Amino acid sequence: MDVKLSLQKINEIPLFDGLGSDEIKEVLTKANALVKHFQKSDYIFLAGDCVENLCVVINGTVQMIKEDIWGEKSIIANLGAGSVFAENFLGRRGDRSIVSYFAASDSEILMLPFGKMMTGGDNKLLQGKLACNIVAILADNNTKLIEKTEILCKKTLKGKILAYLEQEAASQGSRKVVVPFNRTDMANYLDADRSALTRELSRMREEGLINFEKNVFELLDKTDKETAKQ
Amino acid sequence: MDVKLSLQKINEIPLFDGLGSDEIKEVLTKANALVKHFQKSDYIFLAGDCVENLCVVINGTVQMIKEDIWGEKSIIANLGAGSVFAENFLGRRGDRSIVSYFAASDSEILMLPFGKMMTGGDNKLLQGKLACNIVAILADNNTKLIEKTEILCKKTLKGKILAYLEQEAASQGSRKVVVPFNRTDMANYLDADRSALTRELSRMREEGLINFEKNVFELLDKTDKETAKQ
DNA sequence: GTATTTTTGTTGCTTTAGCAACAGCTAACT
DNA sequence: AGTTAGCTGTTGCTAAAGCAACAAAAATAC
Repeated sequence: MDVKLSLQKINEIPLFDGLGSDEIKEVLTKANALVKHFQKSDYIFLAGDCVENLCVVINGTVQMIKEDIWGEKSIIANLGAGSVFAENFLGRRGDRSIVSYFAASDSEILMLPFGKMMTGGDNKLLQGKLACNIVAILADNNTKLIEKTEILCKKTLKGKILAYLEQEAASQGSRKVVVPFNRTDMANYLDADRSALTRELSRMREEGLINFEKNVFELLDKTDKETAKQ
Repeated sequence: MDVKLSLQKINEIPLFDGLGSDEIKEVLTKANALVKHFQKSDYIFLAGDCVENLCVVINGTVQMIKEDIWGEKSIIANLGAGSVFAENFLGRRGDRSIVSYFAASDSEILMLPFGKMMTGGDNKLLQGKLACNIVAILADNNTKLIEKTEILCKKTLKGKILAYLEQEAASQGSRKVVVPFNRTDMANYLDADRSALTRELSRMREEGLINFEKNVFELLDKTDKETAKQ
């Protein structure tokens, strides 16, 4: 992946929406931005790390994860190209990340060391279109987290699965959904046991609720009166 | 609650941190801000409503909730004085709220109709200290939602309870925690069955993990070797 | 092409926790 | 004071789902 292609992609990320190439270059320079490469299964940040970089996925997939002391892994969010992450240091809670960020595939990450830059006197970066974009992106990240809680709040695994597939169907604009996880990770995303997930998926297929092959799922809209409680 | 006291409180909210009284007045005027009163159990917004107001809790307590078609209620977040909510319209996902906001007690809410104001040409509000505050608050709301998912991702009710109490202990700075919920709402916050919660709490008291009386909980740090899996 | 690792499905067992129903207690309203 | 409504704890029953272990299949490495 050469630098030119990266620059091309950097011009297209939502964070720089509406900014000209010159303005983007100015921001990248002022902020001392750099692109880092991570290999599949690398940790980008570990929970507890000091983070002062606004990060953008240029290429690849990053998972926001939390692992507990027993090794139980929870995937909180799955971040594709264009996603902004690790923004929490912009708040007033200090700069220690409470979650880890993990390269689910080989990834290029744009790192913007905005640590003090947001407040820093003369060359203040937080203004104009960029400020708007940052606010919009933070608001959207917020919405995504609320959506995630709407999956996890379901009391049954079946309810979680359906909530998740419905969300994906809505965002992918199709009742046929490509899930960006293998079974193990899908279970970790839904915070369920993998074997229980497989079992429940088969059951739901038997019920005629869904169909699936590997990681492609189809929601079969049962007009059936007996749409049982999820 | 007279207007003067409200103005006093408005000067102290984190959103206006670092702004002078004059600047605050200017923002309130430019944005056509107003304070609305809600009675206990009023809905401030319903899921699906069009929302174009940045809202701040001046007085009282607001719950971010999601109710499904079977009346199952989930409390996503509990918002006290100073909290900013309903900010999701600032993103690019449209202005329909996916959650409801509910007055858990009589409340005064500052409404800032920032709908178009953030982008609006001449009298742009998103700049300077206010912009920084908004970014910081959104980042913190984000952190709070991540913390919430760290409760919900636990596979057992005991794990959820402990994760919740630990979080509250950390934020309240004491192993003695005042929970801002009655049992029913605590169950809805943890997305568990109320009777199961009561049962598990008693069990945990028997185990010597916690102590509690009504909504005051104490975390008893068992140095015990057999700190069982949560 | 073979070997090794990872992923997936399956199943038995056991624990967990949801649900429903009820009774006692508290708080609020008149 | 008396009535009503809401909150809390309790318990039996049952369904859900976690866990462990294994084998087949797929992917990766050598």
